[in-house]
Amino acid sequence: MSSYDRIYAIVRQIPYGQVATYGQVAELADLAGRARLVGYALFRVSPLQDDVPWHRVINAKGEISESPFRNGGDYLQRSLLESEGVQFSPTGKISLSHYRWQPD
DNA sequence: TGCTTGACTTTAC
DNA sequence: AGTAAAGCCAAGC
Repeated sequence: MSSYDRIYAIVRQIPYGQVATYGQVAELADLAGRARLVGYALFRVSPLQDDVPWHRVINAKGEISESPFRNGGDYLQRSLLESEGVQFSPTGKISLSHYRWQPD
């Protein structure tokens, strides 16, 4: 049981049509302050964990952080979110105050 | 074994 | 408002 497994568990709990920031996921996964690990963990393992909705995890700015080395799917993440009904601002930002996942 | 890099966050100017 | 620096942990070389 590594810390990463907790991250996947949290991400898997993000409901449809909602998003969460790296920092939030980190905190829920008992990894407060280690937001970087969340992003890194997803980058390393998400392709292997097809049951993890990694596209619902974004940065604190409400923007999508994509890596130039991602599988060519540059705007894939955005497309997936739009498919779930998430509205993007003209600048490509998401209204966190409205779509942010707020667990009880 | 040790340094560099990276899907980040927060505070400060 | 945009930019800068520090804190964090793991993987790659």
